[in-house]
Amino acid sequence: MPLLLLQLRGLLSRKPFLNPCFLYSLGSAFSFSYIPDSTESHYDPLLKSADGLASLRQIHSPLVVSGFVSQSIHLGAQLIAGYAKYGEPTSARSVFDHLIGCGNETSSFLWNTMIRAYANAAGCSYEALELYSLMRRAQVSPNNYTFPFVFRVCASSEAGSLILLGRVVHGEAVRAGFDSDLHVEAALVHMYAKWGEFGDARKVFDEMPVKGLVCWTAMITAYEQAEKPEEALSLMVEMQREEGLVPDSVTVISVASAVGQLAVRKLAGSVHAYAIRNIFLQQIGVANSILGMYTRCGDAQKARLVFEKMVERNVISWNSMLSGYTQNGQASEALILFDEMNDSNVEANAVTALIMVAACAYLGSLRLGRKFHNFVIDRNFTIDKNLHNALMDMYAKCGDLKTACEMFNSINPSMRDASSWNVLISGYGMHGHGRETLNMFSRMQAEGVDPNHITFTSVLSACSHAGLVNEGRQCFDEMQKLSVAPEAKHYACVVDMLGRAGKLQEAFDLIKQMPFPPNDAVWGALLLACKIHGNKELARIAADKLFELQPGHTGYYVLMSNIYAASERWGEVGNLRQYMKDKGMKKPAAFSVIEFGEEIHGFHTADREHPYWEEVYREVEILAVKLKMAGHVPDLSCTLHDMEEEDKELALNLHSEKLAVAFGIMRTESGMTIYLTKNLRVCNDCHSALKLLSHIFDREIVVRDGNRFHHFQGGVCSCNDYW
DNA sequence: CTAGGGTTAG
Repeated sequence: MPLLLLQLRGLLSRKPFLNPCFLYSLGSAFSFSYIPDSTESHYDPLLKSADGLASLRQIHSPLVVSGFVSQSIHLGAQLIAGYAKYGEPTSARSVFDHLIGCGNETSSFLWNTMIRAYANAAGCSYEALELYSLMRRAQVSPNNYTFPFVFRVCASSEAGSLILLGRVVHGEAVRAGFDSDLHVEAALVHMYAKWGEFGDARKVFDEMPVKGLVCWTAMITAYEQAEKPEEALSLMVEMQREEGLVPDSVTVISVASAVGQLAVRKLAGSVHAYAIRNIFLQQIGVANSILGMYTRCGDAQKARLVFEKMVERNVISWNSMLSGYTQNGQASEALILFDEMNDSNVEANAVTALIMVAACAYLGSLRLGRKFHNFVIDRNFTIDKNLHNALMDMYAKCGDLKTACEMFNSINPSMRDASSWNVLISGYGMHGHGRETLNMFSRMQAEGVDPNHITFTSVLSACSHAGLVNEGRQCFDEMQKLSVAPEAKHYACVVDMLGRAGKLQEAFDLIKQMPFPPNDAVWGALLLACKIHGNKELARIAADKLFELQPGHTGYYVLMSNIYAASERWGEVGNLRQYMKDKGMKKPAAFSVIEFGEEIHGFHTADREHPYWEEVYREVEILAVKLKMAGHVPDLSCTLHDMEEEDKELALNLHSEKLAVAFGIMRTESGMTIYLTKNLRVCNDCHSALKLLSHIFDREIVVRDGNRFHHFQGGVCSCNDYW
């Protein structure tokens, strides 16, 4: 027994934390010489502890030199698996070929190992399948180990549809008598389900006399992946009725995902409880999926609770939480959390950047958006198509259409797909540039890019903002010609467009003709139009539907009560307000954000928390006087009705956008453009006040409200009072 | 001595 190996083994047994590979390389470095031992057991621990390609190669070479690799298929198999693990399938194959050439060609075990190596390595599906057919040609019988590998390759999506081949191999498995093996069957279920062949998957599944947990989970996951969450969950219930079958952590992950798709909070709670009871939540994967389930159920608070309790967090945990906040309208929470992430031991990646860029787009903060753009550049993240589009979208949504266009132009024309066009098309639309939108829309088609459902939503909404009714109608017809099926959101845009233009009856007729039940967006558009044009009869119809569809949505109640107020139906107004009070509904708080230089300031309605609120209130008074002198008549209908006239005027002056603009006028140099973002739509009074202010102070004021952009300049607004 | 089910960020 060579001395070095003795030492190695001794060290290994006593100090398992010392990596024998390290010692081994030490040995080669100091040119210790030894005669290779002829038992496998000396190499076995070395191979087992190899922790990288380099150490694997170091062990491999003496094995070759000694000719030992030819003698042991066991060690050879370890080398094959090792090389495959470190992304070297070619090296794995040469070991395999060598062993086969040394008289091991009939060993199923070796063939299996090599097929598995290919199946595990990325992009080697073809090689795996080729090897399987070579195996058969060499008259080596595939066994219960072979088939699962092959089916897994057939299930992988990288190599086109391999389902046909999978069926053939399925037949071979049946003929070889391995079709009732638990592992083979699970792999079959998985393969068929991956390709959407639920009939075949179910057939294999249903015909299994004994189904293990793995098979059930495979089937449940299949439904979940095919976005059939109800089927997934009912299958899980069915499974639990079987003796001794209990969901494990893998099952829980799939079930959590299915519940997330359904977005049912109650179910989310029970999955969470189950995971806690079984101590699955300590596993990062389970915790991440529970977290994601909550954010998809719209419960960012619960998600945060899970996040806080996690023993370990990876970049997916952070990104899920960040995106959860953004998706649930709490983008500012995402910004705060991002700072915490920077202080943590987890590095942000390009996906993090994308989420943060989307958060800035949501907030409408150009300054922060630029900050994240620089972040992307500083970190050298690759800007793929998605990130590029997200950045463009952010610039468009933050009012910087120029940069958005530059980014669009920087894309190689042949690389522009529907989503690149969509960003600009919706960008123009939000700014009320109807003609430019239509222009881009035809350019897109001229360049051979097919518009999709998002394109049409953007174009229709642009037509609505710009009052281009005929063009909008045409576009709606066109989409059906191009066989893009109109969805509720498209109808909502058209109803909005017709309604704003005063064609209420046409809008209502369109709703009645819809091939599926109208949703809240459609009725909401009609209700808004009714408010603009003072039609309380149609409004009542729309409102009744809305109260039924979205009983908790405060905005519709407010809108309806405003409509009643406008026609002085105070009794009805009182009823609605009482109802809202009883149900504990509150009007969503208006909020405006203004940005200049390095500063960002937010104001609520009648804000007294802002550090300079007293100065701002004084400035607002001054502005009110100037406005009156310029002929502004306060539109008292924009306030609650049960106030004294004087209080109404005061209340109007304290609208969040007026506070923000007053602050902007106070704090920025004359002539500087004022940028602000508001979460709700601008009211009539603020709209006309802002127009006048832009004239009085000769300043451009850019406002992004809950619906679109308004550019106030020289006393007029880019929306032509049409919003 | 090899094996079956894995979501979650975009």
